Amino acid sequence: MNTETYCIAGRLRMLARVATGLYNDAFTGENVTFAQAGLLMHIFAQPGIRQSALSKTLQIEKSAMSRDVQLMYKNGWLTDNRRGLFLTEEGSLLAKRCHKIWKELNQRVHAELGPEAVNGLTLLSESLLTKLLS
Amino acid sequence: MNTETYCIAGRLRMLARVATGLYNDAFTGENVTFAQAGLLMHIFAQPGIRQSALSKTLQIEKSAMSRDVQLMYKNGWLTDNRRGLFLTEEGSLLAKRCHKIWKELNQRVHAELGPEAVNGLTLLSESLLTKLLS
DNA sequence: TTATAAAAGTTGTATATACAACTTTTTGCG
DNA sequence: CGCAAAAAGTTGTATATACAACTTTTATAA
Repeated sequence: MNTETYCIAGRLRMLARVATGLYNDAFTGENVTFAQAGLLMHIFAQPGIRQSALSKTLQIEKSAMSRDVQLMYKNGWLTDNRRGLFLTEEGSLLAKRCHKIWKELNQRVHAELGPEAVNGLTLLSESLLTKLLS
Repeated sequence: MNTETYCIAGRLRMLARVATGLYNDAFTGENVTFAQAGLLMHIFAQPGIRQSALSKTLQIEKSAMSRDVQLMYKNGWLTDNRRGLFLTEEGSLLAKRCHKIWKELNQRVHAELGPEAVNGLTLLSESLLTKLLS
């Protein structure tokens, strides 16, 4: 691969599509997408976290986050009328089940990719986030 | 980062969002998204390519590709009534301008990330595509 | 304490994406 | 050739995402 043909953004987008498909498959039994499962797990780990904080951490635009959260609320996973995000009992139980699924899958993926590839992602990640993040 | 907190798919999705934003910015002057610019450049490089081929190469689902192509057609960038995808004159000129923008940006990004990070992406990419692509 | 600036969140609009189900086109074979 | 199977492409429906403009909430300074 040379500079001419190797597009950083294009490659990252493709890998994200592939990984998303793989992780989505793991959650079909729970009827959640990986994106939703991820948010559930974040809120489970940090109850009361604000949309703005998740937005910054995950680099998701605030309006996109707003809609993700609205959907989770509609699904009965979030409580109402509170400053910050809190899971309902149902949301909490689902988050725990998702975490179990995620942990097993993610460990398997780490193992299959191998330490070099995983380390490659770490290197890229650090470089990209420190140097290119406005 | 340890296995517990380091989600491969989550990280890839975040990096893809960041990179997409960066590349999108470069194309606002041409009023195209990076995704559209990428397709334009692929079709410019391979006139007559089929949706199915792009779909496989880029790992984009065929229905998503169908809609991307419809949009490009509506924008006047694709000819009609032909087997395979062909750019109109307008599409072709736009593709050339996009390629110039892309080349400069992508070189700058390669330089800013540094060879280690770029190589990290290559390693990850090869591992992920060979081992996890169904 | 209150006016206002800043931050957070929402809504309108549009693209990007996927899955399932369906239609159309292509291809192989008898 | 002409049919049947496979491949390609489309459409319905839903989520994920972004930008711009707007509203609401929060924080700060006089």
